[in-house]
Amino acid sequence: MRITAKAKAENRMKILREAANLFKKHGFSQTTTRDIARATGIATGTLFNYFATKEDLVLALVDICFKDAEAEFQQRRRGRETVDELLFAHAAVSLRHLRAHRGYAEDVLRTGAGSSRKNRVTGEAERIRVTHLDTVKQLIGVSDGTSPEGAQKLSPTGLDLHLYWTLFLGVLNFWAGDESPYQEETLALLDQSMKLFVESLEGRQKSSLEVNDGPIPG
Amino acid sequence: MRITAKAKAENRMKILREAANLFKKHGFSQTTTRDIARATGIATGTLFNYFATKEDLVLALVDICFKDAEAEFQQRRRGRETVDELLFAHAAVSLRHLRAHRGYAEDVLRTGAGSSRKNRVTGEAERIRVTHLDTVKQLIGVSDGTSPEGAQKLSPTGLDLHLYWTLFLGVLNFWAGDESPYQEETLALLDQSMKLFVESLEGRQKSSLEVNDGPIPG
DNA sequence: ATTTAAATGTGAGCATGCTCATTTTATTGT
DNA sequence: ACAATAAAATGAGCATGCTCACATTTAAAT
Repeated sequence: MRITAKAKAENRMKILREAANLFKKHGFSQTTTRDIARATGIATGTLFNYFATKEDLVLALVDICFKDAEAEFQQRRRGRETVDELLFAHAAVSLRHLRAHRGYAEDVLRTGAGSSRKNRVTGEAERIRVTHLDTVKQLIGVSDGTSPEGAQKLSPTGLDLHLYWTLFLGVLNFWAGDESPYQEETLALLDQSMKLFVESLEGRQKSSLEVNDGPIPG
Repeated sequence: MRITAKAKAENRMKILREAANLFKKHGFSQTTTRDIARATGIATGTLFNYFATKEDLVLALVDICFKDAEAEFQQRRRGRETVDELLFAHAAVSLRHLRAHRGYAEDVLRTGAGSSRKNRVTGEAERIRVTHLDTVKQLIGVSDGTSPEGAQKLSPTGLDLHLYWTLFLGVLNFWAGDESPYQEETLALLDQSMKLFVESLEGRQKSSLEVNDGPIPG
């Protein structure tokens, strides 16, 4: 059982490695699941024992990058003081860790995490989003549900977090097409975006309108 | 020749009508191109003489909405004074005209304007975006290329327009899932977003960094 | 009218993401 | 060892967006 589990994990890694190579070489949409299976040395059907959809496969790669980025960020966050410094650093580290996949990112973003048949939705993208936003919440100063003591902190509403994610996606989109050697343009946009977000947060601090998060049924 | 052209236009309209109905009834991804062809009374292949991709078909519907919205907006824009009032009105009218398609908008956005095979990219989405942004540019005060005389106007850089489109897409995404009776939540977000955008514009007026639009090759 | 050429319609067929009944392999029980 | 059972692998096959060689219709020319 132990050995099998380990073998499974190794298979998974091998699939991810081969897929990443093919994606880098030929792009996301030009690489078929059959290609990936063949490169890995397994049958097409087996591939889907490891990843529910082709989209989940890329998202697994993305997830690894985000996790690594998160770890590095937590190690180096000391020294950053202001909220927008923290947010900038957090996002910038993520981008850096994603860099190996930038070549086909546009391709992935364009197919929009979109599958073809039967509208399979696995929620992987959602999970990544929520994880990222959880960290953002903490950086802003509100750790999910607990009330902060003393110092005045910024409390992001659901709309605020939606705005954050929108801005982050905008940066990602730009980044995907930013061919400048170190994506300096993207970093400029990121800086602008994060500052804007914090300004928006601070601006609504006083006139706090209490807008709900989820949609109202009816 | 005249008659034929008219017939073609009518066929096109019929396809659009049937497609819209099916999309509303069953969603975008659950409606097959075969379904649409059958409902219209044409062969599957014929459908693709009118629209290059299934995506183009929805975008044609979207395009109609945007055009109608544009017309209505131009008629009623008098009275709106500030830039953010104009931008808000412009976007809000567009949303209202899109309303009939809101039920499956999430579906469309999720498949991200993403095709499956061979990565067909027709540029329809791009055209819609550019058209919309052109109007935005004018509303801000810069009519493509001509230098304004006298009064100080806001000049959006490429990055600014990227930011605008990002925010607009964010609003669209929220709107797609906003079940409140008249999408009031969406309008609140839109208001916030447009104000934020204008603030961002005004903020950068003085320290004008001259950031280029397109990516730098190399 | 008849011929001709261009435009349009047609549906079998392809590529591909994904499924599932079947086969193969690994683990457990005796 | 061997049988029994659970887990994993397999690849033929399905659904669907789209293509393309051919058929049909239409418009123009004579």
